[in-house]
Amino acid sequence: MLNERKLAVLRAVVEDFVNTNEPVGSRALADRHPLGVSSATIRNDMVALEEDGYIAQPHTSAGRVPTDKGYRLFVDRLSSVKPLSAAERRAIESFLGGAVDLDEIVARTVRLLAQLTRQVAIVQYPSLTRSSVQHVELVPLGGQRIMMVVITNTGRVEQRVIDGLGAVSENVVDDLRNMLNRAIAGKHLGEVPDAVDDLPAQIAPEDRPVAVAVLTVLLESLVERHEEKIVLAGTANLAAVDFAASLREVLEALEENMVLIRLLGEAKDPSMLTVRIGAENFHEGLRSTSIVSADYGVGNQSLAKIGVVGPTRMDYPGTMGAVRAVARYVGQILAGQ
Amino acid sequence: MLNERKLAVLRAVVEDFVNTNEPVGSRALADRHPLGVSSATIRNDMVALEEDGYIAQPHTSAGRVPTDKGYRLFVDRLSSVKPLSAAERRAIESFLGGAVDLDEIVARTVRLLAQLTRQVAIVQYPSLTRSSVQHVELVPLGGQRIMMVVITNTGRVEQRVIDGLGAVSENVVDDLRNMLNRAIAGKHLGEVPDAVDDLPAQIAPEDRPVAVAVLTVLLESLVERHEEKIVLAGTANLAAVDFAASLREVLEALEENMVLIRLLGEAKDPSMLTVRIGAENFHEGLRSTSIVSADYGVGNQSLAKIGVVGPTRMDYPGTMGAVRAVARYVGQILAGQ
DNA sequence: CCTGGCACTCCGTGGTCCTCAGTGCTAATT
DNA sequence: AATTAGCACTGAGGACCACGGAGTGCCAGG
Repeated sequence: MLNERKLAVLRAVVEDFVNTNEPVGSRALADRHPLGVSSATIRNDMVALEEDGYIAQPHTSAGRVPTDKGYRLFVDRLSSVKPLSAAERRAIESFLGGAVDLDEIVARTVRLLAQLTRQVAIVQYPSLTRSSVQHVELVPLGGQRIMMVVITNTGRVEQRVIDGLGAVSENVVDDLRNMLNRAIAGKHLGEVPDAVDDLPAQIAPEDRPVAVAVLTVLLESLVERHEEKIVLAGTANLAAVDFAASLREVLEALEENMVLIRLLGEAKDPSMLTVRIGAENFHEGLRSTSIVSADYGVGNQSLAKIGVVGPTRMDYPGTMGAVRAVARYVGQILAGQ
Repeated sequence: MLNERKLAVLRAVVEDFVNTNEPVGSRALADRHPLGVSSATIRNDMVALEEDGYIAQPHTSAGRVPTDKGYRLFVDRLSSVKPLSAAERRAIESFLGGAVDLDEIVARTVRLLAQLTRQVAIVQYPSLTRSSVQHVELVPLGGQRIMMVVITNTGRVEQRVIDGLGAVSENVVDDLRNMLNRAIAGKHLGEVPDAVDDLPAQIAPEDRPVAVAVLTVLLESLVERHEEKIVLAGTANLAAVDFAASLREVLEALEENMVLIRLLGEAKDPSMLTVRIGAENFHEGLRSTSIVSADYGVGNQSLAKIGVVGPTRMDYPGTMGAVRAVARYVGQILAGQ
């Protein structure tokens, strides 16, 4: 059905349309691509491509535009990820290298990705669930309050204030701290609930309420919200594009963190690039956008996702190259931290 | 020069233009406002207002539009801050109340403010410089690295990894931790450099390199970057507005954190509402926006700023009311934390 | 199976006309 | 002196129309 030449025509249509943002006609195609056939032949091929749903006409006497299905085929079979230039690689390295803590790594990553792709970049904070406890710190504050700080091996810090305990002595806090660290330091977060299960029993009855309060907050802080923190950059790049859906809808969708997290999370094949095109995104406001995402992590352990949101009419090879490269570099930086 | 009635006309022009987004004519004004004079009289007043630069005509046969100078007069003399409704106050309280840590307080505040004003909200993290050290924690990581966590009384946590020390024994870390906390706990951050000045002298010579490395990182983490963290929300609200400058320029300006921080910082009168209108903002891309900002803090100690960015054509009384109210509530929440 | 040729379609552009909101000015009124 | 009614004038924007051009579908011939 789709012979080589028809595929070449589709590829040419996608590439030209991405460049010019105007429906591309058979004549222009014959001129600008070495297809070796006349415009009439291309027209015939286009009819076939249109019947199969890969391209469409905005109106009768206009050129053709790729459909979501057309982009899908292009991404799957007609293009390859475009590696970054040496200059770009150097830029990444020097830009990410200067970061001093996790917040800054994430902030720099997201800006970098937005600049490289000239689109909207999304970076999710490293997941808590797959990291392990490095250290738990309990700090008696003035009054009857305790501050708890949990430090994970991915550099992430969770903090909580525990209140309404009645008076708490320093000694009790010290004991509790030591006991906690013995019990859970080095453990995966998933193992923490089991690991602390029998701790209250080991504590003098009069101090048990405090211990229980601390443990409750500890478990809460680990279970809740683990992956809901993400950062955006490059929204200004959206203004240059004209969307089928209104710009407002797109911006609104981007502000709903839960939506983005779900979208990033739905990678088919972890540790690979994922591309979701147009209507493949379940969210209304993102019907006319595509999302390119990838996992990043340390070693072969995936910690979270990064991604790029742009118009379906985007430079897929280039965007995919940038996302993949940045994902790798972030992993390296995190490993070195 | 400007009698009562002319001021009333100016107020009416501003209010109508904010509502309708269309140049307002003398006829419409006479109909919809009880000014008690005919449209011809209003026309005469408008000529005077235009000569003085408070209003302008987009083109000859159109109605009038307020200029920046007109809005300025409106804000300074013709309007008063509009308090929030009881329902809105309740909404604020319940919405901010549920936050568990500083990150979440800030995140919720900024979303709240964006929703209340239907514009872009900005919240700056509480400044480090004016807070004091609650506790310093040193955690030996595997290998030769130490993690340092500084907790301030405003709930902010700074963390750094210190590397390349050679082997470090647990004991040394313990001693260092105790010494540090004795020296600086409770001190204002500004006092920290002095307070740690003579610490290395008190340490056994063989451990001195480690101590110096830790102190260096500590001072760095407090001095650098103190106030550069801010959060945005509500950019989707910009899509509804049509700016003189392109939307893209505005979005770009909003992504430059340093610009925003400078703008927020330029309040004339701390602990008061500040309004900067149109060209009063030095930044190119924000020429057609206004910024309403306020300080927030605990007690009468200002910690940072919040603000709202919208078109010059904004509802100043309402926006000012929302900003003021939210600033107060955040202060309360922080105090209670 | 490809190609040149041709009739057809429809978008976008630019010109003209017309309406209408709003103005500035003048003369009359209070 | 201030206000008002009346009126001629202005310019933006919408409706209408004509037309050029890019692009198509189709057919007949190579």
